[in-house]
Amino acid sequence: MSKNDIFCDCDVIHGEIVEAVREKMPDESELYDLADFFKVLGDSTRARIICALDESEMCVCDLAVLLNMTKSAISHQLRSLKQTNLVKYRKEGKVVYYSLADYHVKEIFEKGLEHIRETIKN
Amino acid sequence: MSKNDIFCDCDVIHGEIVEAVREKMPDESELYDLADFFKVLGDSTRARIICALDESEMCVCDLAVLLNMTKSAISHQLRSLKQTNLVKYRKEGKVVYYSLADYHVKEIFEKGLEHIRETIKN
DNA sequence: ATTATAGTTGAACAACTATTCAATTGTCAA
DNA sequence: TTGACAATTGAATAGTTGTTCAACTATAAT
Repeated sequence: MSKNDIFCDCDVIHGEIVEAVREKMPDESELYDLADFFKVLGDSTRARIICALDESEMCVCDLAVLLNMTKSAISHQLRSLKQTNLVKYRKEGKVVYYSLADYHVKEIFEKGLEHIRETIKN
Repeated sequence: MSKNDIFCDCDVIHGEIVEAVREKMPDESELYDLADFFKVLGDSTRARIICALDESEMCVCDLAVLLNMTKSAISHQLRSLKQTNLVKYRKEGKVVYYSLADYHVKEIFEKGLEHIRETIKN
């Protein structure tokens, strides 16, 4: 076990706590994926898209009108949401309909809103 | 009601759906705060800090050693976490102990992990 | 008082990212 | 086949952000 490695510029103060916590930390890669997941929700445009799709399946044009943005901008963000498995889509002629991919997203979204509303109270 | 406003470069396809969704959307400011909240979780360093503090109260040095980073880098990130009410702190002499501020954070974090683990399966 | 250590802070730099713009694909209708 | 429209894409730009570095504050010990 190393105590004062490459980058850290200080000594351990509570060595036992550090080691105990270290053992309980999830895999590095899992935490990285988790951060990436939250990063996707952490943009107001994407958050609004998710919020809209939580109400109803919608096509790119509808989302563009609703959020008052260009189709291109919406499409770029939908790409991120697709790649991270937050939305799914179905094609019908020229029109592509998007909807939420996962019920977790809805739960996490609602918990987030709760948190916001409660912390603003104080 | 306006149908083809300033920025949008297309026509509405499903006008009724758009209006129905528009009425159910939360306030713009609330969605903005929500996105900011998720943005804070959407960085792997901050995610690791949250994860560590979920196990135990820790000081800056301990976190720096655990995550193998400088005190300064950790302190900067703790500042974000403080400002968004994700962590609280107490001072004891020279040492500042940080801990999670809100039980929501833990729930959201765990739901996020669930989501990650389930979507990776497929 | 002086020294050492925990922590914070501001400026600067590099890396990343959201939107725009222009061009392109794919589908439908005339 | 031609024109119109939904949607996607790549390059470019402007804005944002994480870490580093150096300087600083505050507390404790000698």
